[in-house]
Formats: sequence, C-alpha cells, structure tokens
Amino acid sequence: MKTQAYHKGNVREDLVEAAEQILQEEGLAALSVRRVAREIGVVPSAVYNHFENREALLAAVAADGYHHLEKLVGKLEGSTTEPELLLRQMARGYLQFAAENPNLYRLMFSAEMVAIRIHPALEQASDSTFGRLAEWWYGPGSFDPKASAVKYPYALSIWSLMHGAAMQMIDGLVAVDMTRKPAINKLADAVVGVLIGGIREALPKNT
Amino acid sequence: MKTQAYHKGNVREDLVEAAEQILQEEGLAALSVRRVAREIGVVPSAVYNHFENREALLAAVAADGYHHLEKLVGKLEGSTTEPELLLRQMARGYLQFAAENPNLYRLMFSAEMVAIRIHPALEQASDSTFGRLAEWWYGPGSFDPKASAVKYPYALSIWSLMHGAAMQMIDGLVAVDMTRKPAINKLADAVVGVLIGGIREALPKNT
DNA sequence: GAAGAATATGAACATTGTTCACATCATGCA
DNA sequence: TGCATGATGTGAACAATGTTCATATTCTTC
Repeated sequence: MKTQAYHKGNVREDLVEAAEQILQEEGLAALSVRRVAREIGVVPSAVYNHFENREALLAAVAADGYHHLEKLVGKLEGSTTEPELLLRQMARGYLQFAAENPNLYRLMFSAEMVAIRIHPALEQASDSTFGRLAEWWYGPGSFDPKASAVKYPYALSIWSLMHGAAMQMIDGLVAVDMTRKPAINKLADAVVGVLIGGIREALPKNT
Repeated sequence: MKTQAYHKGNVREDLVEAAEQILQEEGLAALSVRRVAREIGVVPSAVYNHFENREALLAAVAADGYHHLEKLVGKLEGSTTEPELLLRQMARGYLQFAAENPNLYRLMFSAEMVAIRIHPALEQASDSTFGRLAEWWYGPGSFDPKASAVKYPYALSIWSLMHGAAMQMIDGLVAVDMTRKPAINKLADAVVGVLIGGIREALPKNT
C-alpha cells in the first residue's frame, strides 16, 4: 500500500551528517541513536544496518573530525619551511578548529574514542596529524611513534600543549573570546612561545 | 512487619564511597544511580534524598578527587623552595595521581564536571591546585586568575602540559608503563624539562 | 509520647540502546 | 520477463536507565 514508507538514498552519509549537526548545535548528550534516526526520517533500528552500535556512529563522526584536522595540517605544512613559523601556524589552526567545533573536538579526544584503537581512521589520522609534525622536528624518518615517548619529549610536549590549551579554551577555563580569531591567535602564540623557548634551550646545538 | 527493611547510617558518604569504587574498578559507564544504590543496599529513589541527580553524585566524586590532588600539591609545596625542583616534584605527583586513578582523573576533567562551575569545591580546588603554582611563579599576589590568560602563558602552559601528558599517558597514547613509578617520573621529567627551558628563555631576566 | 522533619520504599513513567521477526526494495540470473 | 536473494527498512518488543511521586517508616525534639 504505502509505497512511500521506505527511505531511499544514502542513509549512512545522512546519519553521519545529521549526527554532526546535532553534536555541533546541541552537544553529545543530545546525540542519541533515536534522535539521529528521527532527524533523517528513518526508524531507529534502521541505523543498525549501517553502524554496529551508537559508538560506531560516534566513531564515524570523530573520524570525520580527524580527517578535517589532518587536511588542515597538511595545508599548513606546505605553506612554509620555517620551523617556528610553521609551528605557530599549526597552533593557530589547531586552536581555531577547536574553537569552531568544541563539541566535535571533545568527542574526538574523549576517552571512548581514544580507546577505540581498532578504528584505522582515528589511529591513522592521529598519527599523521601529530606524528608528521614530530617527525619533521627530529628530522625526516627519525621519528618512531612506537618508541618510548620519553625519548621524544618535544613531540609529547607539542601535543600536550596544544591539547591542553584547546581544552582550557573550550571549557572556558581561560579568558579568551572564542568567537574572535585574533584572541585565539594570541593564545596560540603565547603557548607556542613557551614551547619554542623550551626546545631551543634543550637543543642548543640545533639552529 | 519488616522493621529490617530500612537502611540506616550515613547513606551519603556510603554512596560516594561506592561510586568511587565502581568508577575506579569498572569505569564511568558502569556508574549508574541504580547500581550505586544497589551496592549500598538501598532503593534507587533514596539516592535523590542526598543528591539532586546523577550529575551531582558524580560531582561529589570529582570533588573528592580535587581535594586529594590539592592535598598532594600542598604537601609538595612545603617540601622545597627551589623552583625547578618543586615544579619537577609537582609534575611527578600529578602524573602519578593520574596513573593511579585514571577513571577518576578523566571524570574530574570531563566536560560535564568542568562545566559545573557552580560547585564551589571544584572551582576552589582547581584554582588552588593550579593557581597556587602559577602565583608562586609570578610572585606572591601577582596572579589574577580572572585576568587574560595570554598575559600568563606559563600558568596556562603548566596546566596544559601536565594535563596533556596525563591524558596521553592514561589513554595509552604514549608508551609508558603506568604501573612503574620510575617510568612515570621519567615522563614527568621530560615534560618539565621543556617547560622550564621555555620559561627560562622567555624570562631571561629572572634567575 | 506525640508532632514534624528526614529519609526510605515501591510503583510508575519516559527515554534510551538494542534485537528480532517480518516487509519491502534492488539486483542479477534463468 | 520472472523470480530468488541479499540489502535495507519497519514495527514491536526488551531490559536498563534517570527521575518522580505517593506512601511508609524512622529520627529528632519538645
């Protein structure tokens, strides 16, 4: 009878898209399987034809975020060869991404998402985003992410500083107007200043 | 008839205690209101005589964590007056706390808990823990947490580095054996090395 | 010992993630 | 063309969760 009842098209993409919008506008708590299904006009159980469970859907959203961040880093990498300038630009871009997508950023680095190492997209994007920078720092080919991180305090410190500053910013723990780019840039510059100083001091032979 | 049905004693404390144990042993996902109630032998609705909702219960647990961390910092502060040594000890203690209570640490700095600024315990403990260190760095009385953080990049950087390193460690993103104190200390020393270098470079007049 | 505040109980409700039997669509093969 | 088969949607159901509310019990205080 009702031949109109069925939903056609690319449901999987629509689900991820709807999920991203809900996450952005209403936060993770509002991002339920049923809500996303309702949003694209499909019954809840239909979601499970495309994702094993809610976590898998969230992982897809997070993977999209990593991809976005990766592309951003890739673009910046080609823009300059001057180490300090590059690092500064990275920090600015990174913090701006976090400021524009705070809920997505939190999801990407939430315990649940980080715990899912199975997802190659996450793992790969994460390695690429931070690993590339670290490798560039130590010299091409010299960086082994599987090695003890204590040997690479700068790689660790770069990520720690970026992530820590991003978290403080989006959680309102630091008085920065997230809607103003210059304010974010100032914050990025301040943090990077400490980092660069630290690396310079620790590696006097370099540069 | 059944005069035995009622639960006596300090239910509130028991709830928090049970919640802490569940969090430590089984993670945040297992920490439901009903589960905690069951654990101390009380009906779920009884919880609401002591906490407004689940989040309030979690906040109490987090507040306990902050208190613990605060005490730890306080103890270290009295141990030495040498700035760099103190900072190093702080980092070691901080990372060890995170390593010993990873789930609690994640809860303490989760978006939900950070968002609840209403809770004075959280706010106060957080200010005390990191604010004291920052103030000590800039000189007594010179640090205003309400001022622009860009003016205090070191305070920001200290927290960022500590938090970032802790997160990477407990999420397994860095190859450190969390059960071994020396390994954690090495990690702490590496991170602090960068920080101290950065501050030294940026503030050549000092020290 | 009784009044009233605290606090526990038990039943209920809406919402959630998830499963399952069944219906419908799409596609390739006879 | 017709039909079998796999993919995908539907609708109903289940258990678990947070939360509320009326009721019952205990504790405190005069």
